[in-house]
Amino acid sequence: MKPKDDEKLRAIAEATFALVEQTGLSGLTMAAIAREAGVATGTLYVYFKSKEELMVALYEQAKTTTTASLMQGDDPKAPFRSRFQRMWMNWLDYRLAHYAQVVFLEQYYNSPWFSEESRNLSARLIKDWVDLVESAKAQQILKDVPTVLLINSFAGSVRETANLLRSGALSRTDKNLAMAFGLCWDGIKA
Amino acid sequence: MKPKDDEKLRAIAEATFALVEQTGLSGLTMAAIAREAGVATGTLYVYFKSKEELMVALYEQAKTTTTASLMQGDDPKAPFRSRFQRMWMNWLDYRLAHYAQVVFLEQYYNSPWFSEESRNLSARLIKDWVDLVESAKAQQILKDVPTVLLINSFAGSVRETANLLRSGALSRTDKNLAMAFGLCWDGIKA
Amino acid sequence: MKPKDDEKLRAIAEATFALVEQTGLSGLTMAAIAREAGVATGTLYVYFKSKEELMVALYEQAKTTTTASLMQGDDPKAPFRSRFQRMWMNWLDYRLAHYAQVVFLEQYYNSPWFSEESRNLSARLIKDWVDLVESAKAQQILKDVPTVLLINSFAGSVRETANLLRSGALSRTDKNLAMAFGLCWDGIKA
Amino acid sequence: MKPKDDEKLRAIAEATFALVEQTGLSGLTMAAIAREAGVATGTLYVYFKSKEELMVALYEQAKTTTTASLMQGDDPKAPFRSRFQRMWMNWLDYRLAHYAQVVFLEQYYNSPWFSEESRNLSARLIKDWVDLVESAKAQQILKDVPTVLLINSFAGSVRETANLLRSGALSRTDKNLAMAFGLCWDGIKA
DNA sequence: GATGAATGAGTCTTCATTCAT
DNA sequence: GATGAATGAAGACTCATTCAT
Repeated sequence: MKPKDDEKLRAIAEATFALVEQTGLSGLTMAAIAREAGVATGTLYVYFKSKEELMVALYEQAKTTTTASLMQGDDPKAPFRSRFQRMWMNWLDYRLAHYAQVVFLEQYYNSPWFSEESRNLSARLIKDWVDLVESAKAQQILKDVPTVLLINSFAGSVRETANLLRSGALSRTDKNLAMAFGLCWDGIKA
Repeated sequence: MKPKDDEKLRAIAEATFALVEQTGLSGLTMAAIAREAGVATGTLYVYFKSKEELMVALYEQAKTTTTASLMQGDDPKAPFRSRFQRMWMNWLDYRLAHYAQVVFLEQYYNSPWFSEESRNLSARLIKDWVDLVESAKAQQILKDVPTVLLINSFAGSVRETANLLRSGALSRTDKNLAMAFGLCWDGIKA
Repeated sequence: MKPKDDEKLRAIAEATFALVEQTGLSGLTMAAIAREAGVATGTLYVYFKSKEELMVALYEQAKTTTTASLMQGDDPKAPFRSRFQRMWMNWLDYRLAHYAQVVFLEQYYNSPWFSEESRNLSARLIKDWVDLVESAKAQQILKDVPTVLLINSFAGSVRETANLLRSGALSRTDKNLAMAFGLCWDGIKA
Repeated sequence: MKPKDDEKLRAIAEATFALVEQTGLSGLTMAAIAREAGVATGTLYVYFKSKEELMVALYEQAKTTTTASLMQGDDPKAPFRSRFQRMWMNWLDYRLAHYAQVVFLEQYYNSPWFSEESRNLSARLIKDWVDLVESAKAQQILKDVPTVLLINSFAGSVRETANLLRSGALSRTDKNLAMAFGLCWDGIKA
């Protein structure tokens, strides 16, 4: 008996992300995914019951790993500014290294596959992050404004910076990164 | 494009934006656009040679009007902070009032239709805005960092705030809006 | 504007019946129907929303015309035996002339498409026929046994005779037909 | 066919008959047969080289046992009417007890798998039965009409009666059965 | 110009069959 | 022999586009 092949699963995921990066969800076909992953179309259906299930599963995977990257290596004893900068960098790096996943996620939000369930997952995943921001707010490190404002400001900053670096409009130098984080931090710090 | 009937043209554009808001570019079909616009499929081809041409035309329209909204009512003699706040509000309001167009634009960036040409249009349209930001920078009103950083920070702030208001995570009060702009301004001001 | 084409509808129906006669419902594909009918596959979906709807519509058509043939030309004033023989002949002729429809119907009864609704149609259509049989029974022309028994005996006789004629096991002579009807009539007459 | 495991072979046959009873040959898939039989798809190919071979083998099995049931317990010394009634009952009981096989057979006749070979088998199997009918005819017990007419009349009667009992349109009482056979016998007896 | 039926290439999905384990 | 993952051709259905009216 031949067991399901983890390697194949990874190939399918990677193929999908790569294709979405190239032309978005619009043109994404099962045939193209299979070709890119080096398997037969039928094989996709061994691993996923339908295109929808494939999309949802990849969303969950991408969302989970992306979010997980955020707090990686966080040192609770370090000063807040350093911690936030570290996370800002974490996220930036992850976005750049896994740009395909990022594009996938952003396209997914306005797609026929996005559902309430998808929204819930998102909320669950950033729980720790929210707690941290609120604790910083309580200690008057961050401005006393609604938490969502702080979080989205932070996320937006990473997003925009990543886009600039990717498009080449901004070169990746320590100075530029520091500046970019500075804009963010000066905005949210108390 | 033969502007035989302006009303029909508008109906087509509106129908397309509305549909994209609902389920993204993925499921968008000419048949659905025609139905939503109240015309026959064949009629679409009277106004646009192909789906691609329709998409590109709508992109240009949405991009142009969206950008135009930014500097509306700008008073060159007012203090910079007020001017920027005014523009920030302009843009926010436009995003909320024409959310469908916004979704269309964001989906368009990673679609099979996005091209170099599209990118150029974008650059051309924000020329005035870039000039204004650079002039503010020269007068040491804004930080001395690459212009793109300032612009994207500003744009990102509007974007994230609009999303929060739309999702209901943040209620639209003067105070909240002031706070949101505050995060942005504190980040970019010198 | 091009209106839906009745001729095309007929071609689709005929093509379907012809194919089912050849190889049964098993191998029946939309592509084959389209090819046989001389239209594009897509055209089938202009006339029928799905394969299921096509099947159901053809069932209703075949069932209706088949049943209608039974009492055609019936003369209520003629003696019962003549009337029944006439109908027996009617039905036999119809079965032979429209054999493809007959095969379709018989296959349809044990297919994924047969439903309660289908069963109801059947009952509705033979109402007059049931009445006639019961009236003959009341006048002691036919045996005093459950009506369904008389009806099925009659139907079975037509069915089996038609099969014999078609297969060539029995040649179509007046004498043979008279004999065949005789077996039926001797069985059901009082 | 390698009769490695008789139990498995029976499970496959039974599974197939059961599935065909439910939705006919149309939806019948090897995967479904395997699932219903409790084996892996690959296993089916250990016992049958292809789907076609499976179908043909099951046809032969069903046809053989069905026909065999007819003359079971026939007493050549009993009066003809009793003998025929006994066989009529035999067949009726078999049809009801093995309805799935009956459906299979009837669907098979108009399927892509029915062949000349299949037809020959049929003829060979009912040889004895034909002889009996002809001997009865010679002794002027049955009408002097073509044998096929007598045989089909008999078979049709069983068929129709079984359908009525199965559908519940006729309840299974001794009286009803006697009536049903009566219709048949009165038709064919000399 | 406006319509919507017609087209057939292309989409998702299934399925008989094979093959590595 | 038994398994079920893997295959890719084929099936139902869709859709951008054309064309007769």
